Amino acid sequence: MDASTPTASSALVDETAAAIRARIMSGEIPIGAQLRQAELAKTLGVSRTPVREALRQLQTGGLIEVVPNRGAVVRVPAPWEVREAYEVRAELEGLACERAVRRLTRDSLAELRETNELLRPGDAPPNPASHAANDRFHTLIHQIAGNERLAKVIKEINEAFPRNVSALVLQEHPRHRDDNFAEHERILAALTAEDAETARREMLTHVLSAGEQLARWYERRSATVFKG
Amino acid sequence: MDASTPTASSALVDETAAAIRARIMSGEIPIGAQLRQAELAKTLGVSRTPVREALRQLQTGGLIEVVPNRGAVVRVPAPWEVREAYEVRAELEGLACERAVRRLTRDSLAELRETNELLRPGDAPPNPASHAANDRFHTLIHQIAGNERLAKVIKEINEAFPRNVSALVLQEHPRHRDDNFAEHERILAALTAEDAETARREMLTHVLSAGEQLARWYERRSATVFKG
DNA sequence: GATAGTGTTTTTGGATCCAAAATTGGGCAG
DNA sequence: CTGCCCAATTTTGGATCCAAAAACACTATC
Repeated sequence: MDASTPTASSALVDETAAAIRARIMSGEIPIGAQLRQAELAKTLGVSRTPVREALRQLQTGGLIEVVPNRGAVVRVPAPWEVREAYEVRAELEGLACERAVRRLTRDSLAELRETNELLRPGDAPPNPASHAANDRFHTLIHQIAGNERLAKVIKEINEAFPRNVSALVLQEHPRHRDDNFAEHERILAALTAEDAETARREMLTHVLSAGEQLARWYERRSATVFKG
Repeated sequence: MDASTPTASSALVDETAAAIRARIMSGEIPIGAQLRQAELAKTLGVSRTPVREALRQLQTGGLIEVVPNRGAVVRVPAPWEVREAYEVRAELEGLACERAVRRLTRDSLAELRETNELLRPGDAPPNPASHAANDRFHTLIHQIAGNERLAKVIKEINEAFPRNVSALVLQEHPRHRDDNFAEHERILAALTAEDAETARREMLTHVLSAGEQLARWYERRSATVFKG
């Protein structure tokens, strides 16, 4: 599914890492949870060895935190960390737009439009599929931009914060959906007009506001946790 | 030495990873070399287990490549990969400058000036110490910028390419040294004037030209390897 | 002489073992 | 009843073991 995988690596370890990552990203393993090696090993049907190596990979990605003799926990991102990360991401996605303008084809532009149509407000209530379409919109632009390192870095930032899709969808305001769609449309318009500077600026503000939403979600979440 | 270390982690593994990384970055372990686990374990005085986990970390960082049942090799970066990475890095260092302008203090500006004085042409021939000063100039700006994620991403890109300092120093043209110093001076001037836009632009072109140098080094290197 | 096939050796990868550190639970004292 | 300390249990981390895969070398055959 992912053509940008740089190295095939040792099957089991990467599968294990991917499986654990998926569980964390989806919220199945909640933020702050302890990751016991024996338990993971049993669940995934492997021995502790690949689990340990997988945890090491996830640690490097910043998704989990490993403390010396205490094991691994899913990192609890502070809102300011989200804002920092999204400021960086915004810059990079802006660069992607700028590059994309110079490499656009009619087909890729059409694909972008199709993808964004899936996000038009009113078609359906927010759901995991629309989240996927949202991701796809951005990923397409990265592909068009044609800089693998750029795509990789953005992906890495993206995967540093578990987003618990179902919970995010529930708290989503219609207002945010409308804004999101409108922002995408503005980006599309700028790309169509081959106006690199505008495309960059629109993408920058778009990503920053998306980051602000995510940061707020984390703020609300931590408030909720204390109250029960 | 590095206050931004997010997790202390399990001592041995991280020490092992750091040791291997250092050997690769310095050129002691050359580009393209095979990394045999048993050999590394013996050299570093540990068992194979921490070595394996360390290799996994380095793999995630992109410094080495691990193929399924064939082991690990130091990645051989193609020049186009260096150019891609440095285009991203340039953008990020530009952002760092922009942010730095709004957070500068007299002390930090003075420290930047001192550091750059060590790079003034004519003082001494290029050497590892001047390379360190060069790194420091950039790191200081990242610190002033005050965005940990930004610093982390730049560091990560930087550590993806072994630079073999001694070899780089030898091939360095005086011309490059002069340019490098002059570019730093222009950045300093823009920072002093609190001109964010200029600082960003100067840093962008500076990093791009540094990347071009590195890419050319890799080009020359691969040409050399074939001839013997 | 070159090439294909086979047996040996080396090396990786997964599983298991053992010791050390941390958490937990219970008991004892204040 | 509360707090502290010590023992038992759990869990991590490093080392070792074993099987499978790959590299290598040798031989036999065309």
